[in-house]
Amino acid sequence: MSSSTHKGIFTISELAQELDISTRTIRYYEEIGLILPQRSGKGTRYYTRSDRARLKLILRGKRFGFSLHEIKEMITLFDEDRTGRKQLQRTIQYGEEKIRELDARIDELIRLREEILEFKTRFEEKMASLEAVEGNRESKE
Amino acid sequence: MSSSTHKGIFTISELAQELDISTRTIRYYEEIGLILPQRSGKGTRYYTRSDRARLKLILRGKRFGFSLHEIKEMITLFDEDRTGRKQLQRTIQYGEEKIRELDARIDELIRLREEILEFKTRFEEKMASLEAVEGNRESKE
DNA sequence: TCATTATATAACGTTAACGTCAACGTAATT
DNA sequence: AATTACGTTGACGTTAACGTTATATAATGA
Repeated sequence: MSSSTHKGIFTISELAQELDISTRTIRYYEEIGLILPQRSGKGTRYYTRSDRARLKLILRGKRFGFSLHEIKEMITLFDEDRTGRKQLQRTIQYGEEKIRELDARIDELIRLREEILEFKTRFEEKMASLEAVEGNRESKE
Repeated sequence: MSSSTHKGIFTISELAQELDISTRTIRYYEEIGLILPQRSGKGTRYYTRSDRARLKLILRGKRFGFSLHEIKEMITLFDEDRTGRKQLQRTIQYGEEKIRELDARIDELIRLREEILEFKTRFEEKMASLEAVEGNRESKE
């Protein structure tokens, strides 16, 4: 078993296992600047629970078809030290825009669900009619 | 302008424009068996509104991060002439499974929305506090 | 009918997002 | 000291999902 200094820091493989991704993936995310873990004296990466939360957010974004580039844009936006009110306001506007996009997506997803449900219903009807013709009895009620 | 025999059949470029994708993309979807448009005597593809609906469904799936392979599985499942009750039942079960998956996704999407909203809220607070000390930009945290 | 587009096939190119493998360092265990 | 287990950095390989020519043919307006 591996290191269990469970105080809120994780090794790369611990995170990989927990999040069900490869270590390569995690390193890749670092390559493209999505995460910046601390390093121990001689290079070993260590991740905080904050890093882990960030990774979860990334994976969540991916599950909805956002590219890593888009994801980066979104999260670094909230990261950076945005001094100046103009910048801050733009950031907030961007956030609002993203929320609106998400609302639209939720609606769309619900419609997709309904469509699939309809597909299924039609199919069930088809099967029912088949059953009627068949006159066969194989009840499973 | 192109052919406008608007009776419910479309050329490939008409569809491409309407759906905002390239003709290459449409042909590619045919390559991998996602659509099978009719052909005119010597090869030209023609698409019905049913084909168009199918394309829309594909694009919708993509927007949610499904791969074309997954999308194919889903829609061809409801396409094929599934004779035999066993097959039909499996199809319906698959449909139910997909619906459950979609429900989970909807939940997740809503959570994502909430997270972003929180980000934004925290930011707004930050800005408000900045505004309080207006002019001075020194205190961090 | 002719010129201009539009479409077809074929084949190679591209990019994102990793997988995989090599070569090495380090830390703990045997 | 050797083995085992994990970590590191390259660097090249792979796959999905198209983009981009090139060349040939078909459809359409003047």
